[in-house]
Amino acid sequence: MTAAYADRLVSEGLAGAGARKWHYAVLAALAEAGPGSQAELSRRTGIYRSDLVAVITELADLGQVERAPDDADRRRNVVTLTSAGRRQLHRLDRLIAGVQESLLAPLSAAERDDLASLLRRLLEYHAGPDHPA
Amino acid sequence: MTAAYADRLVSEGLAGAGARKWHYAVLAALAEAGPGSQAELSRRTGIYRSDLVAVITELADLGQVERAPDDADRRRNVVTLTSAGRRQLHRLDRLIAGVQESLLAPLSAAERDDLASLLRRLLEYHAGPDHPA
DNA sequence: CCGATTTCAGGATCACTGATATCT
DNA sequence: CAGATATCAGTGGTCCTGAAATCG
Repeated sequence: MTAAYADRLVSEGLAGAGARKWHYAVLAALAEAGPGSQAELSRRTGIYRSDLVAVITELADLGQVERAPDDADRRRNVVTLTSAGRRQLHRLDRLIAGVQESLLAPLSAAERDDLASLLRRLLEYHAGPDHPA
Repeated sequence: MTAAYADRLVSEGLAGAGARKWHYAVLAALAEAGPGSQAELSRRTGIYRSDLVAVITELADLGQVERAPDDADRRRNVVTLTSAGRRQLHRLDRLIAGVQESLLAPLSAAERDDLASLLRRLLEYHAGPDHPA
């Protein structure tokens, strides 16, 4: 229930900036790990390849990313962050930080660290190679 | 991301028992707080009144709840848990407990308590009367 | 031939809006 | 009349499957 509430807060915030969760995820993944193919972005972000197509198309229409064929492997498209995409990402980063602050308001700094640490451990445990399901 | 993973585990588990999240939520709410109108169930579970109609219809078709008009307030339907519903709830409870165990596997008992406590505090803070949004 | 990539066409669940008819 | 309730219709985002076409 807490997660659902957090998700709603984030979605509302992003909607105010004309974006959605996946838009933010893609922009952030590109900024963190550099340009990549769509299959790679799918793995980084958890977005299904099927849905990623539409997301990239939307971001490209907004001028926030560029999609170009990869000369080295002609099956691939290389998706690159544009300067407009970088600006949008900075906007969304500030926005998300505000949402996070209001979500975590009742917790102290130490408690926030504890929470993040616990959640991170769960994620790493289940993302590990020994845990297919 | 942790929440999304947990959600998927739960959904897969419930699907194996022929149920969905909302089915479980409604059965659990009825068991905890007794029979109620659909509007009341909507408030308890967070399900939209619109969607609740279909969920109740499905549970009624499965014989797990009964929907009867309320004589005291003829706008309302009173939804009641049947014995079949109670049995199904017990099945799902055990199933969810198993899922929870595998999700929280890397955490000690004390850490699980910490996590639950932190999440509960966030929820209570935001569910409070001073927090409309 | 096998495997990876992109794309499209869909299904199922979920989140939410709006309208309507009924009743208090 | 205002307000609550149950219902229906419909939109859109998310999660996921399957299949086609292209390329390594």
